[in-house]
Amino acid sequence: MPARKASVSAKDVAARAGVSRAAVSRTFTPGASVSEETRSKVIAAAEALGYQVNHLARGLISQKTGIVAVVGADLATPYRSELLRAVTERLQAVGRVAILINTDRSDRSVDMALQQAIRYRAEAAIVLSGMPDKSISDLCHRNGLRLVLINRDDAHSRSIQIRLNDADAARLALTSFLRAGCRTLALATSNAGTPSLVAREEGFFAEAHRRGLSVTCERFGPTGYESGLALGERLLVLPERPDAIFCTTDLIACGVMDAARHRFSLKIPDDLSVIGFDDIPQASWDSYQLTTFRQPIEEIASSAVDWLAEEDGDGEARVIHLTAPMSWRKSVRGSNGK
Amino acid sequence: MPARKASVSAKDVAARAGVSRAAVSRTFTPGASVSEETRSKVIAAAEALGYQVNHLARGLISQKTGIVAVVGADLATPYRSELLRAVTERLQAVGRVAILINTDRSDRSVDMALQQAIRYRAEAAIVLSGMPDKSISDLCHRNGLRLVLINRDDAHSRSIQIRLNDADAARLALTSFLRAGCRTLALATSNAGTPSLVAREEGFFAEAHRRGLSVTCERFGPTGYESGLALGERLLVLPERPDAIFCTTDLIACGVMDAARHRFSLKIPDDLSVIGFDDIPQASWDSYQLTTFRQPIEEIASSAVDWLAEEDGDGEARVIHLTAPMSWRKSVRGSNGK
DNA sequence: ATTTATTTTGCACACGTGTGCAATGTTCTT
DNA sequence: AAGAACATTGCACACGTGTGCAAAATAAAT
Repeated sequence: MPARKASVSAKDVAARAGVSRAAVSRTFTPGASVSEETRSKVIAAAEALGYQVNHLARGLISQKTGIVAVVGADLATPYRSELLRAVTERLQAVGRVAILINTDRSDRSVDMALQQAIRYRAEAAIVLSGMPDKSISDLCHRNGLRLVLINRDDAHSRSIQIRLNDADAARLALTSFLRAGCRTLALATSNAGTPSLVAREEGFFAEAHRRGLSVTCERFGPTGYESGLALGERLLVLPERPDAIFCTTDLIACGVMDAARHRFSLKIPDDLSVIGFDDIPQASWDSYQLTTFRQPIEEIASSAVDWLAEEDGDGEARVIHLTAPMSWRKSVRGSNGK
Repeated sequence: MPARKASVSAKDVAARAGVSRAAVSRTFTPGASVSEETRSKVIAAAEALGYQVNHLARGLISQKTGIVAVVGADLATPYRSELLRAVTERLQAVGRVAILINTDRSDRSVDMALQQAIRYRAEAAIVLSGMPDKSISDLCHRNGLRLVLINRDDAHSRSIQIRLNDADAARLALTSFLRAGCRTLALATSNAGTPSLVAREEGFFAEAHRRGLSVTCERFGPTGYESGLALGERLLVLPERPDAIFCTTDLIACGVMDAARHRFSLKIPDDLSVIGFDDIPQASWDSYQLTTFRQPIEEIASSAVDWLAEEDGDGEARVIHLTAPMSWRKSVRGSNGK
């Protein structure tokens, strides 16, 4: 028994169709020269045999693998999973395929992920979280792997970054609180130290400082609902109980709201105003109706994918700025859905 | 200028280390015979050049690509995204890499996804939703692509399926309602017609029929929170208002609960008991405290990945049954967290 | 009916890797 | 010290594909 072949190749199709293997290759290569007759013979044979072009071999020879790596942590989180969906959908739309690499929060694991991307000769890597080390960034450059950094600090060569106006949004959050008549401001965030979280935090503080206001700030745990609960319990027990809390993330905001309602019997927005960030699906649920800033998910995805689809090589470092518009709901006093 | 090479190859490393290319290959192939001396020379050269083994070429020659395709729709949904995370994490742990293929709900798009998986010579495809056509299933078989079907109807050759005891769980939901003293039972589901949803529905009806009880059933829209809202509004307006609603999904349950509370001013569980399915993160949030059935996500993932990692070829059709244990919280009358 | 222009086709090479085979170098046994 | 057992190394082939090049076939022009 002649060692069952794993899959059917162009040679098999060529043999069955009675043509050369090159003819098969040309049939499946857009823009190649094949007569209508042989093409149909080839297609018939391919159909009968169940032939599918081997993209690995194709990528090997043409240097275009069609593979794009998507790298990130906490991919099961509402915002992240939406972003992941948007990115992969768009990648598929331009004929690419996404390989998904989970990381934990450490930068080291991002480095490992990028090395994996290089091994599969990905054309680009879209980094959703974590910051690759400079040496790894160079490694990517040397191996022709282009980088798309979303909400990261600073970029290196042959990569773009996509940034949000986090600080501006935070400023707007503060002024919205003031306009609603809030007096005792607080800020709740995780201690993940992500660039976007830090930017929001700093923006809020900067605006407060500019107006000579003080803000009590509480930091706790990872970025998630449970941390929000804990943050709420810490903030709402203070002698000067805040009447406005800016949460750097919607998940945290949901936790804070639940703590306020179910553990302090406070009414939102009457007793407490809350503003979040991301506009995750839960923010619009009846139980929350959270005023927040909408992540421009589709714009982020299309910016990333368009760049790596069009720019065919000599793309120099670039920064794309996007804005997160405010989404008014009912968690801020006075403004009933604006 | 000599057409800048895209990436560094084993030949480059060999030249720099002063050894043959085969030595380089052996250095990076576990279990191959290389002297400690040449190994260190090779590693040094590889380090200096930033060499990474080309897994595409390796896969081409060894027929082991290390690629596994994950195929599914609604991947941004809480349950699905958790499952996706668990699966990809485990795949990485056994040295595989996941390519992610988004589909819409149509079976046709699943077929397209599987063809894509074949083109990249994936070793296996894990199908989270949708049912591949028989002809495509054969195509996969012929091309050596093994199939893992999660919560699907029936399997073909060289594939396993992973199933849940959906019907049993639904039965248990009904008896739990009765034990809590509920009298007017209802069922809320989407009209997606997914096998798991149908199984839960049928299980609930079967048990009701066995006991001579009647159940009012409402079906609406896609599987999601908004549908839950609509379903709640339809059910709670009935002359014989239900005092117990089994929702085939937690997202639907959240919608139903919000409709009950905010649009009918009902108290849960005093006026209405609710049971869901999936145990998504939101189910344990303070605002919901939803009694539900926990998807054995880690078990599903490990079953799938272990199978395709160990079984090295002649795996015959197999079915794995897993159970979704009940997770008692506070959305059912009487049983305060059990 | 030639000549010329154009399209189609097959051959052969290249991509980057793993590995059998034979040759060479090294260690062990008696 | 000599032979045997063994580890190491390089050569060369294979994997499945795209494509330049020249030959062949076809169409167009005169």
